[in-house]
Amino acid sequence: MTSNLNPQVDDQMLLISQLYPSLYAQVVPVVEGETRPRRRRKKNKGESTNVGARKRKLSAEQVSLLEMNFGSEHKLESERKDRLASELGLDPRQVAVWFQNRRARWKNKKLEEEYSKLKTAHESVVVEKCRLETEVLLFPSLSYLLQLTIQFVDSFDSDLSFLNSPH
Amino acid sequence: MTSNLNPQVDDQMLLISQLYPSLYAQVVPVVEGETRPRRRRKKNKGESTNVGARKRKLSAEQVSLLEMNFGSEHKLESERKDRLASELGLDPRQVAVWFQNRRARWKNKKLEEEYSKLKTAHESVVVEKCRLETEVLLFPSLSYLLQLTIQFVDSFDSDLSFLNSPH
DNA sequence: GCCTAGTGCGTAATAACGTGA
DNA sequence: ATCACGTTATTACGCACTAGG
Repeated sequence: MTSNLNPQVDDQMLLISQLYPSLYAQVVPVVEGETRPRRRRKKNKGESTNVGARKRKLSAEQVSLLEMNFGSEHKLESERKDRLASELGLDPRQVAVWFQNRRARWKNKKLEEEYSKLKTAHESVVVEKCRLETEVLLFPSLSYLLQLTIQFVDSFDSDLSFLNSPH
Repeated sequence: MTSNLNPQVDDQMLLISQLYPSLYAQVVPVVEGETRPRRRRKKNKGESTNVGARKRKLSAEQVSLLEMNFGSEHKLESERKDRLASELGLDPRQVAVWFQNRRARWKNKKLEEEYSKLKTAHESVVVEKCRLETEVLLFPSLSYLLQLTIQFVDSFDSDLSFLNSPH
């Protein structure tokens, strides 16, 4: 059932290592068994974490500028991307990725708020509908009351018929 | 030999270009700076992005087994995690991460379904409400008719008041 | 003109990481 | 430690445009 050890790495790295063995060797020197290097174990509070590489996490400054740009326009033309990248000291690629991810986030957020908006709208409409239903329930009785009244008028009219008759 | 017909080569080059942009960048010099109404052009595989090279893609087999396990239970006890990890040839950490991400995905998917369900429900209720509203529109005229009738009866009654008065 | 390979950018999915409870 | 949640990065498509037959 097993026997496939990390094919996701093996396949790609195999090809690469065949084409560029030297590069492969210098970039991925250690595979150590069947697990890839995973530095990280303890809670390094406020630490740059990770000795190897990985400088994740953009600074608050960078993020705020990105957010401002995102706010004015969700799409990103090459020109703006490059400008932002140089302003932020980031790879244009990173800027593009940030925007892509930001759009995805925005979409999810949008969906969530659309959901709650729709939910409240739905609930109020349901209440309205119930009100109307009870109102409509009164319709037949009102109709019946009208009928009774008309009958009453008719009977009254016939009772007074003597007024006109030469009795 | 397009990227569609031979994705391996394409993907491989993509990966290589991302891992070793320097290798890739020389091929295409950046040409001319000028703004055309259309944005299209620009050849430059940027620098850096050296961080975060190791990546993945689990095999279909691994994913299907993970999915089966997720289907039976969204939570993952240590025991099951370790068993799965050894069956799949993965780091237990990877299995844990996979489950965490899977739960997040599931949540989003759930939200989406709930949204569309709510949406159809909402629409049908709106239709119902409109139907009731037009129905209720008849209510005031009926009510008015009743009122008129009652007034008529009253006036008729007062006209006949002499019958009872000791006039 | 009409392919066809190459390239840039977009989206969707997803892996892995970081933080805080 | 695990989990939820947010974030960064990558994989793998798809589409539009372009240059060279």
